[in-house]
Amino acid sequence: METEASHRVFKDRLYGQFARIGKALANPHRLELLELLAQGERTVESLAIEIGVSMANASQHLQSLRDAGLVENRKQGLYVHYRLADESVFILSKGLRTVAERRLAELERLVREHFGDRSDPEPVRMEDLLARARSGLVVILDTRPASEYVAGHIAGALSVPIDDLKKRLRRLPKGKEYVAYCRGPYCVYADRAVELLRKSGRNARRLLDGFPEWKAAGLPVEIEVEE
Amino acid sequence: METEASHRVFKDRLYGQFARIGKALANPHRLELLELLAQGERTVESLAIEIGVSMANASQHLQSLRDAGLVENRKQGLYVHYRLADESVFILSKGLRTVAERRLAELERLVREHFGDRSDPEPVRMEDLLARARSGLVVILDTRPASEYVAGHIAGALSVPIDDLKKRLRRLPKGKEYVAYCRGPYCVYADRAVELLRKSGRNARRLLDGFPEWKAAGLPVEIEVEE
DNA sequence: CAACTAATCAAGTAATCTATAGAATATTTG
DNA sequence: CAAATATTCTATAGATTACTTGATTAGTTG
Repeated sequence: METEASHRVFKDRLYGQFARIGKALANPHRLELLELLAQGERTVESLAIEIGVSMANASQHLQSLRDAGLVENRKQGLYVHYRLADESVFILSKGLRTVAERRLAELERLVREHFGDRSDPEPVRMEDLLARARSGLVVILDTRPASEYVAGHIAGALSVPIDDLKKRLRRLPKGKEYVAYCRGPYCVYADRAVELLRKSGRNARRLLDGFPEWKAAGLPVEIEVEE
Repeated sequence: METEASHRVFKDRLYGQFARIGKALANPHRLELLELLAQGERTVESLAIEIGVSMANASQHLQSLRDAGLVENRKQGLYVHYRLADESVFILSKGLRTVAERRLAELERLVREHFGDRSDPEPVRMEDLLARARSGLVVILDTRPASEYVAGHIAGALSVPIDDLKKRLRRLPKGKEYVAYCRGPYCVYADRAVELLRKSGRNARRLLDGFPEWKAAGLPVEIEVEE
């Protein structure tokens, strides 16, 4: 017969294991790392620069994510490339964002202050974009850095990193309908692209979600093939 | 024009907000509280006793969950009742468990050691139970404490708290097929019930998931109506 | 093989988190 | 209104986490 005490020991161990995952999510830098890694694998150095911490610090955070099983890495030459360990890790971080959006009034205020009114033009939903893309009416622009496009992008999308958009604007035909996307709902690249495109008299909207959400939804993606 | 620095400030604030949720998930007791609250609302005292911590400590953890927006409370007389704030909170904690199951070898080992081989008899899946329940062939037993049954249970289930099962066994007809469920996959009540039922010569299996998963899947539930 | 570089390690300090104990508060009950 | 009770508050000590700095490791390149 199992005692009450031994049952408590089991539960403590059980929730101790679950808490390993929770602890990994308990730091803003680690959450930002997970979001960047959802775009595809990256090196420690590039992650450290992007999130604005020292390399030693980024390395430590990545290791604690690895200890919790959330990411994996591989060494290639001098560089160590990290990636999300599993699709479920993206689902988890998306779940965390969903709760934050629903429950934290301060988050909503923060986003409103930073982005202003994002409902004009109305963002496009993934299903709508899929339908329009099939009819060939719409040009899809991937505004993320080229390396992220290479690692995976919405099928049929053009790579137009936001910093290149200005000089490539002239070559984008008018009269078309544009939809820009980037890393996710809190990424600013697509908003900037839409602004530039509309100022130049083009019809443009942003995709509400980013590439990771598109991919997780099982919608068509492409990966750049190495020659 | 937005500066790089101000963009960093925004991102730091943004991920700071997300991390509020992450921090709330970073403690084993808090995760256990969330799982108990997924069964329905409960008082501080009953939660403290169940998870084996002092009332002051339980109160503090519940308050930090509330500060993160994960739970809400209401005061009734001397008692403060806490409940999950939103369906999305259960989805999040389920996502966390899924990642732990997939990624932590130690968790699998722990569960195997404690439960032994759980595949004989094979647990029933929710869809299967739904189909069998409709055909009226199966008796569904809710083995959780009565208070949790009252707060919500699988439609048509009988309340047979695990501690009462022994003395109620005689009144359960033989020749029927029984399916027992409880709080979730790591809850032991249903396993114990299945063991008792089978020892007495009855045909019994456990439901793989618990009540919260059933409810979250949108399957039919009932709530005890107060007279 | 020497110089260089990406990444990690190790140690120290500051900050944060956790549990405890005892006091304080709010509400009910006799 | 006094006693009892559920909960919260406050202060504190100990544990854990986070970031920095400088050294070390592993791999590349000339």
